[in-house]
Amino acid sequence: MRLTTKGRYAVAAMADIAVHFAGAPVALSEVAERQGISLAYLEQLFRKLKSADLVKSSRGVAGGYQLFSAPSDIRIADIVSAVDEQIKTTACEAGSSLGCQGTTSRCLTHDLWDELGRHIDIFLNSVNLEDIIEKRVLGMAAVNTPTRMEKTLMGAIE
Amino acid sequence: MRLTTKGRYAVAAMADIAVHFAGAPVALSEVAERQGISLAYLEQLFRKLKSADLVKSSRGVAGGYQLFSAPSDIRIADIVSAVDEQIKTTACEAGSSLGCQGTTSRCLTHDLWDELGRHIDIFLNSVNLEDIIEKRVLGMAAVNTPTRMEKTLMGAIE
DNA sequence: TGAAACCCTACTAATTTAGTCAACTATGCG
DNA sequence: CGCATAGTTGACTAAATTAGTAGGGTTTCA
Repeated sequence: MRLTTKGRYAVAAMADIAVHFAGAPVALSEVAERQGISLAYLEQLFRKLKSADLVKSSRGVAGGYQLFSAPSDIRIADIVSAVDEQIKTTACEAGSSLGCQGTTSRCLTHDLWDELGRHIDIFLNSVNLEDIIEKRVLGMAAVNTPTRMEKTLMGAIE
Repeated sequence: MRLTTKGRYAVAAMADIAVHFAGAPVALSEVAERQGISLAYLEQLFRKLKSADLVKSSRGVAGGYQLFSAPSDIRIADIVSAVDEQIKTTACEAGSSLGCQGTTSRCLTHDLWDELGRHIDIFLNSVNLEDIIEKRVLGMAAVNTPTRMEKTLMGAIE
């Protein structure tokens, strides 16, 4: 999961549409003005959002975009992964340990970044557009940090 | 907290030193070869790691670097923030809501990225170098995802 | 029929990252 | 001493990525 301003713009725009939807499609020009994002750039983003089935569009004079599903069914992870290209897996950072000798200290860090990635995924999958609109996001960082004993046990398993 | 290959290199190098330390300082040239990172680049990184008091150096023939503290006292977050410059806070992404009207939909997403950042911080602060060496990292992504009811309650508080 | 809106491709400007170069300083050994 | 080793430092550059523009379409509807 990659995190750039592109993803942030996309989430902001989606939230904007969710908030301002009132039966009729919301035009990108409105979103552009409200969110301070250039129209042309937004169009790029929404093309991707559309092919990911996160929004649907209507053309013509009174056209625009609307959410494809209910806000509670659109997870932030969906939005971010729709607009941000997948990060290219460098050397030994791939999901599986291909070409990565587990014994060298180089790959000791492999698990770490894997785990962090999983962490981020879990978070972004646990938040949906409705949470954002209703401001229910704060205080969700209740990570269950293992005790030293638990860490030791986990290490022992491997 | 920013996450680039720079930070990853730094963590890998620190782990390398932790593993290969045997009473005498470890020369960067060794680390460079083992980790496949150019010596000149490593020097850059270690300059920062040193000024953050994460390593200490000895010059001269048998010189090199060693950890400043015990591996269990060096958190990954310390390493990453030592080498990766702080991300410049764009528009309304700052820690506090300066210049950010809480009512516009633009800033609805503010909390989200704040919370994600906190999430990452918590994780990277909960892992230390010893965990990495002992391979105790996997399985730490035990995030406590709130129930819908809990989310609602949290929203209600604000 | 024309204005408003989406659709699409290509290009470019700006920024950031990763890495190099070259010179310098300190240390220890023969 | 003087030389090799190893850290110290600042300046510079090349590659990659991101963010954003330009400029055409095409569809729809009043």
